[in-house]
Amino acid sequence: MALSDANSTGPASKVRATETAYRGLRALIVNGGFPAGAHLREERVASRLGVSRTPVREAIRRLAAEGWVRIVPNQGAYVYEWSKHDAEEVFALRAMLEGHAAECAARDATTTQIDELFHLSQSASAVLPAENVEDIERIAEFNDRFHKLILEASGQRRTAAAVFHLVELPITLRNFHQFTAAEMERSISQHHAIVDAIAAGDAQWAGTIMRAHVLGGKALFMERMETAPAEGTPMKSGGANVLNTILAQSEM
Amino acid sequence: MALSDANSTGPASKVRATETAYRGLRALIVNGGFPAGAHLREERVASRLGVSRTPVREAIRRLAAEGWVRIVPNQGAYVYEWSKHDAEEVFALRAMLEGHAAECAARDATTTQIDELFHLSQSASAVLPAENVEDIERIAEFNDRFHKLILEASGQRRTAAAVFHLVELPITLRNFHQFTAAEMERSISQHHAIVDAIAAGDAQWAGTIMRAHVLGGKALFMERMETAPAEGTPMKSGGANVLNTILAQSEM
DNA sequence: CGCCACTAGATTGTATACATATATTGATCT
DNA sequence: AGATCAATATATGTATACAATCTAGTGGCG
Repeated sequence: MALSDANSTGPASKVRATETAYRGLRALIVNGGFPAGAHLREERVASRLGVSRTPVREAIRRLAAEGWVRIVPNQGAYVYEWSKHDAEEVFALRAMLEGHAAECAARDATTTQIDELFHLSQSASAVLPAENVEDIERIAEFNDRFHKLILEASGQRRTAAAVFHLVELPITLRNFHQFTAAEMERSISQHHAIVDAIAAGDAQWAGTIMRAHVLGGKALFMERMETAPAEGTPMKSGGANVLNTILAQSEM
Repeated sequence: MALSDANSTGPASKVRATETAYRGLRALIVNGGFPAGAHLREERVASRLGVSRTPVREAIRRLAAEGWVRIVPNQGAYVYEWSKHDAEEVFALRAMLEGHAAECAARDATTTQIDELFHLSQSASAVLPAENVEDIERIAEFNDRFHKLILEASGQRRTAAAVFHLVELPITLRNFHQFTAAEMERSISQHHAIVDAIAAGDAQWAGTIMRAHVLGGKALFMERMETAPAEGTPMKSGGANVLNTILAQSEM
């Protein structure tokens, strides 16, 4: 339920303006259309996205709750400036929360869910070796569904919601694009182990390996971050926007 | 910063309608003015709180992000129905997140913050034995500030924000009102231990004792919940609203 | 008799107009 | 010249009007 609103891209008949505003504004922030620290003038954003101020306001509130922007009461919203410390916090939290979810999933997952987890990790393996961007895209998709499904199988609504709010996974998902073949293989092999642990009902094992999995991703991410070219908007406040610009390469 | 908006009750010159709507609606939900599962009609809520629909909409979105209501897209918002499972999830999360925060605080707290933590726990002790409601109220206040200060001292913005969103502490705070003298004393003595651990810079110790502290509160809470009289709105959907009604005794 | 289409009412979603608060600029005074 | 204060402009906060959508009730048709 909390899971559904994150990925419902598809069949909407008339596209809500609020959704347009939310996705559009987030894209603008991620891609650098609004640099870190920028003042988000509601009317400006509204006209740029072709909607009125009302849905823009809702989108801004939502993005604030998710940590993308910072609201100052009678003054407006500003694009949040990410730092290395932020990235570390996010990964630490994800390790905790997703580890916890994996433990719960090991206890409570249905056989149907376990089957699907198995299927997803197998499907990802089947794509290997990933030879082009499409392959990577497909693996990223499997990766996404895998992590979401575990959150769902945990039965922990709030834990799941918290993880989504925590930058809604794009960081690690897109991180995927920069994996080497060996790194990707290792990641998928860890997925297999996670499935085994959950299928075995071994909560401790599932939780531990999930934490290791996330922290492994963190290490790779931080490594990439160090060597990031800091393109986009380099002048603003001493290169605090590295994380945003890393994300810029791909969108939702 | 994420900490500030949760408790800014005071000096606001003209009270913003959004804040009125948010606090008022949450109070109505908590007190049973809108029973669990109730459909929150925007106009109805607006007139009841003396504001227009616009701030009510914002308040509803915010409460949805915090888990108090559930939004169905072209249909409206419904008061979320709490269950025992929800309560368990919330405490489990709090144990994890606040435990983590305590670890970070043990590493990163400033001497000023440590002093204040010490001061707060001492002040709480000074009130003992709590003999009337006012005493309990003051201890609850110290308890509140103690937990918030540790979250702040951890330097983990998102962790702190997540804990606030997680029902914004009222559950455990109000839980306090039903503590026996012995239970209260134990709780405060644990606070002292937490301060010692943080002052010693021992992250593992601080985290462990914080987790124990939270889980101890959970046990007492669940115990109270079992024996709750289920007053208020007993007919609606098989007594799922126990948690809300427990909260009803006191407000923010 | 049951099912489906259709209409009427109500409710959410969106746009716009108005009120209020903050930031800025320029003039005046010390 | 620098600082303070006032007036103005801009942006946010709030209310209201309008449009799109959903729910429910009714009547016709198979």
